[in-house]
Amino acid sequence: MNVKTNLSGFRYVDVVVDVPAVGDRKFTYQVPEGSALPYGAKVQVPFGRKQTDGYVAGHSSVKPDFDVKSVSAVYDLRFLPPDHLLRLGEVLKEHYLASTASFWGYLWPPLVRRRHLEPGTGFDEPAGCRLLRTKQMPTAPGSFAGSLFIQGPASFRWDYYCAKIKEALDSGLGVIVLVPEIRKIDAAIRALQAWYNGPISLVHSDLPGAARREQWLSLLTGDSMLAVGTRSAAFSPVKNLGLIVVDEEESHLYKAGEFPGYNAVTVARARGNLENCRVLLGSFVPSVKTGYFINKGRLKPVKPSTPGLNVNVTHETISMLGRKRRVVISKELHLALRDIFNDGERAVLFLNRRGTSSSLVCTDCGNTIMCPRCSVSLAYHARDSQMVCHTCGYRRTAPLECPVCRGHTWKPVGYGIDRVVSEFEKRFPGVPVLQLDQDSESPENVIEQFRSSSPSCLLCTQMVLGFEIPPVTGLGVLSCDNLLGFPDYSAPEQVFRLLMNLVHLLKNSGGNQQKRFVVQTLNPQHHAITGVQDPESFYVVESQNRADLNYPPFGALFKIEFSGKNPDMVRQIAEKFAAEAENHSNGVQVLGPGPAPKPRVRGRYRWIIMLKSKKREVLSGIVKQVWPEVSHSQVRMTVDTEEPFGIG
DNA sequence: AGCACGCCGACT
DNA sequence: GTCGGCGTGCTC
Repeated sequence: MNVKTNLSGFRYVDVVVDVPAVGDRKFTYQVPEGSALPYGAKVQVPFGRKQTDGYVAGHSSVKPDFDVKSVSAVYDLRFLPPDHLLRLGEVLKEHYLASTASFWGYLWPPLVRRRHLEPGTGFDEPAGCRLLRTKQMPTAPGSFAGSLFIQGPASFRWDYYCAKIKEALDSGLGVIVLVPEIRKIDAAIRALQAWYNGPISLVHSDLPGAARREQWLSLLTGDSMLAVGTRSAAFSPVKNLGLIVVDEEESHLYKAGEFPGYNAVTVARARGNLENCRVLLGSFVPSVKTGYFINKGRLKPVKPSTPGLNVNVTHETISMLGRKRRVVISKELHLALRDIFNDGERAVLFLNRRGTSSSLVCTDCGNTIMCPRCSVSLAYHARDSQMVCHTCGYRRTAPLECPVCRGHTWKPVGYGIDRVVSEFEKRFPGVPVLQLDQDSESPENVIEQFRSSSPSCLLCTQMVLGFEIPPVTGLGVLSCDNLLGFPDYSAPEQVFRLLMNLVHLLKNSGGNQQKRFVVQTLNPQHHAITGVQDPESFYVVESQNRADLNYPPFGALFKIEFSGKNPDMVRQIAEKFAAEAENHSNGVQVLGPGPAPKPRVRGRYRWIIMLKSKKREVLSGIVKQVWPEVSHSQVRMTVDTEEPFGIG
């Protein structure tokens, strides 16, 4: 029996439709006589009043007992994902509690052409495309069996990656290389082209649709065996896949923000399992999770550690306890800066807060200017005399008069980077200060100006970590206590990583062999801060803390968010859900419900529940069972089944 | 998500 | 009497 006869026997297909509210239900459509649609085919179908995209997820030959509509169009079958990628989608949709359609959607590039199916007109499907799923495959993202980890600075990691990539390509295997952000692709391409002159396929969301489509096709056909890109490239249809490289595996950018928030590292792991390929992770400051996998022997570290730079950094932790809160630059830091500038050298000051002050408070009545749509105060930006919401972007001019009591004096509360500039200028007149943050118009320009003068000072946020900076002698962290105070179990890890990266930035900038790293903090004994001088100890303490409390990677953690326009309703449903989940108690811990860290965003009220258990299947089971019991049309629920959970 | 159906308040 | 509010439920 040939394929054609096989396909033509089925007049009906089950379609999973790409409509969020419909979940994973299948709908049956008719296929015109003489046409045939393989498993996984992307189709357009009439759904309700509109046309919607969907995917073929089953076949039958008997007419159902309701009126069936017909499939209206089929997308170019040259783009049909291979079996193992369809299976990948199924594994991941289960892992993330999402729909099949949402994950199969990642397997198609944009701008694929579709052709209409007219009744009675058949078409030729590509030879060899199969109708049904062929073989049984794993059901979970799986472990890191056979996977490797390399720790060290970028140049060191890339040397190793290239050796492994060459090995794979030389033996006819395909390779995917993932980097956390688009701007890092250039450097990756340069490293690869130094020794490889075959085709390299770029895969990232900034590429024009047609280009993405062509890259995708050349991977599908095997014309190109090497894909390089950001997180969406984890789905690229590389043939005969032998290796996936994930650089900076700890980056939060691998986790997609919008639902379903898949993590490209998990996707890589799942593919490693399904396609029996190697996964190679690399990092300068590995995540606690990766540390755990290495400890368990599930990830093999390939070389002990970094060849040290010949640079000596002294660490100074300045306790800000018991000092006036208005002190921005402590006496100790001031003296360190003075020495550096007197020697004609450069310094960097780091602060993780934009604007001039976190908020304005009326001195007469205590009123604070709040965002009209979010439950956060508006930050004051003196540069343009604007009040800005750092959550939703809302802007207004700063008020002259208090809307509550008509008072005219405002007190700034908390300091942001703009205020540090004026403080700095008072203390060090004559030393040029450059400012680098999200409000900077041309970051490259700022860095250039910083490079062109010495002494000088760069005042910056996290943004600095993406740049090459000129030689710097000292780096001062003005505060990181706000980060440490986030109600999130991973806050210590994030602060530790931030500080490690800042030390590395300082070390690596070149120049002076004797450098100073100064941290001002209200938590001088915290392991995230002391750990910077002894990284091993950080991993030990943090792992112990998480193990004690069953936090990932020692247990599963789901974040469930309820949102809606009616605050009482949202709260009620969240409470009902929590109570039901508690009832289940299969060794489940229910944390909450409580209002989200930002209880109102864009006019929607938000409540949160965290579910903790040793086994993630227990949590999946609860969500699947409880939500249908308590669901309400005015409340939306979204589940995030994998860390890192964003804050807010 | 859209979009209809359906059942109660104030209007030419 | 009807126009229209948005709560509820369906989409092959």
